[in-house]
Amino acid sequence: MTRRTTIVEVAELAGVSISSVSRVLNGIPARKGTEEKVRSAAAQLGYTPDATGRALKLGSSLQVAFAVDDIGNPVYTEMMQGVEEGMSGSGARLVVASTGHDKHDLLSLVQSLSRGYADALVISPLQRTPELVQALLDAPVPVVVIGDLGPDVPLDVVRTDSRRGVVLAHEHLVASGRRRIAFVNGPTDTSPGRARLEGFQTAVATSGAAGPVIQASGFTVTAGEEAWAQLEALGPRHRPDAVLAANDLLALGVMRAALNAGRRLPRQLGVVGIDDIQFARIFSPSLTSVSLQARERGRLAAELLLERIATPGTPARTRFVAPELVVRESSRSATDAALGQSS
Amino acid sequence: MTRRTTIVEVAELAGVSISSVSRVLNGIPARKGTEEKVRSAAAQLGYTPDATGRALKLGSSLQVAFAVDDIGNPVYTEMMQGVEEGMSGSGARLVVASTGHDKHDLLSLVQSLSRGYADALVISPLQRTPELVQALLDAPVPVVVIGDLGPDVPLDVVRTDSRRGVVLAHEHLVASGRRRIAFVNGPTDTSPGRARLEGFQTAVATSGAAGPVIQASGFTVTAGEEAWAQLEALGPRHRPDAVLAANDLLALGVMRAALNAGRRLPRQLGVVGIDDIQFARIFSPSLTSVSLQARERGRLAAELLLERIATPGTPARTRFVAPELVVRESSRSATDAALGQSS
DNA sequence: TTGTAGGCGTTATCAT
DNA sequence: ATGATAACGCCTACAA
Repeated sequence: MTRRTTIVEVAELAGVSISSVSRVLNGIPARKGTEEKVRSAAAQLGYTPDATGRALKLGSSLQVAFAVDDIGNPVYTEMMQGVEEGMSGSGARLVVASTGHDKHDLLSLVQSLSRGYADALVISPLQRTPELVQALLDAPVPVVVIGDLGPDVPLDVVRTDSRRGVVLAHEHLVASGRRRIAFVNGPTDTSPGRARLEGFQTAVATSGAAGPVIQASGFTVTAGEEAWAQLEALGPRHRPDAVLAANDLLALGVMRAALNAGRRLPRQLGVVGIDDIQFARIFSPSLTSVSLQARERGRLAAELLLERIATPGTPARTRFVAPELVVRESSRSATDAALGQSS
Repeated sequence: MTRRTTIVEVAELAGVSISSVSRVLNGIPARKGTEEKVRSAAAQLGYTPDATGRALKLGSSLQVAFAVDDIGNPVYTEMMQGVEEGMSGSGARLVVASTGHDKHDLLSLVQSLSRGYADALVISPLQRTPELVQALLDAPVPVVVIGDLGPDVPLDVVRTDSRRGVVLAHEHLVASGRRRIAFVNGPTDTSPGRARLEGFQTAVATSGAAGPVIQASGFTVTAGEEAWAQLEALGPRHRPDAVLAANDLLALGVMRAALNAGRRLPRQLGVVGIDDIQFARIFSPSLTSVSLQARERGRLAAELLLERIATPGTPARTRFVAPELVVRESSRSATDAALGQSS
């Protein structure tokens, strides 16, 4: 750790004014000798301009913030990679802020981030509170929301239809001969939790292949394992022949626990997840999942952001991404295999 | 997106001076009427102090940066969670900067991040270049490195011994009766790549159970799948009876590809990874892995950081974390099962 | 081409 | 208790 070096010291060492230093370092032409002196002095002192002073003066930080509730979920990592991809070449750096397991406020995060540290904000909140929406509207920088924001909020949004995603999954399970389909949901005080439950109810109302509904303690693998324990406790006569999980981590947890309990997958138990994270394909049996196109959503968000920066003042827009069922091994029944069904 | 509100406007609306606004908002006692006026004006305008101006004045951003090459690798997410855990209660926010797949410079990232946007830096670099080391030494904020930094660099470091980790894995495979052990490494122009290769060579020199060495194109699942293809191409007579992979993503890729090719795991092929990411336990067969304690290393890094901030000027310290073999299904042979071997 | 000076938004010192 | 004012480090008219 070295002392802070400022432009003044560089100027003194080089024997020129601070303006000359600033100019040279920003690529504005100067006399050759001056340029030389400045560069050598800067190098000697290991000088890098202070980002704070620069941002204060310029009113821009060259940073875009990506804020999520739990970067521990791979789906958000993929989304982030999409954002990164969409922003590449824009000259801005992406910084990620996650509330992680500590339930810090996404709210205060948004506020301070958008007041200085970032020129724009991409956020994918699990919970949509009125305060959060207000903070987003009050933010002095462009904001793009990935997720459900409710109607008539004048903000750029990238959304998908996870209700429909659940229905797709359910229809698929029914079509592969499953009759007693349990739904393992995450917390219903979240937007995805509510939407996916609605989707399940809709699907059941149509086809009737209902099973127990479990609300797990989170959207995590561990929560999925616990959920299976509850299902197992129902006893052999009431156990489901398929599980529809509200996301892939839950699905993976259910599969692991069911495997541990000696169940045969997919013969005795079909499993379908949602999100289609990259591990879904890798797992054995590979996990059937409904892709909500996280990466593409991230990419679209970045696109909206760049367009808004280029032409501010345009009305808020919504980009829609359709869910897509990806059939893999975890949901094949004997019947499926015979039919050679694929996505 | 709303216009920027400054302290001046709040002061005007409240009918007080900017000093009073600043004081009230920073919790310094004021007359009740003043406090009231300021708070109501601030609320009405939705005012949040500008982080840039504040950081410039205070010389501190209340942010700690965590920089890694690829946040897409779950091991870094876990490390990040450790850092977060270790910092909780410090009042600082953690921001993550990842170069992702774009090979932006970790170097320039370090420089600008440490010059204003962060009060401290935790970094876990894949490659250790002289320039990076110099930039780290020149950083005007405390820096903690997780990884290998070479000898005699006066920086706080959290390290582990991944050579030893590889040796542990190899010994385990030999002990479970594997004779032809392939090594699937990541790029050797990285510190982990080099260290793990050395570990493998050491282990082979001791026990002799050598197999082909493959250098995959990255530390990723896909690279692991490709690596298995190469192994498969060797033909039945030269195929290994075990794979030691340089990290878990490679190992998972190898397993997936081998399963696709119809291999029986672990009977025909034992697999061991390194890192012990959370998915290692979940996968089926569950993956034997050497834990490098990513989370704990993150926690220790945060600890070092907080101590250095509390008492600057103390000599650089190194924290060491020992690798630990975690035996699971992927490496059990018939013999193992009979012996009831566990970790 | 170069230097002087002002100001970005904030906090803190110093009068009042 | 409150207000005027000087920094923090930088960039950029504007003047020389």
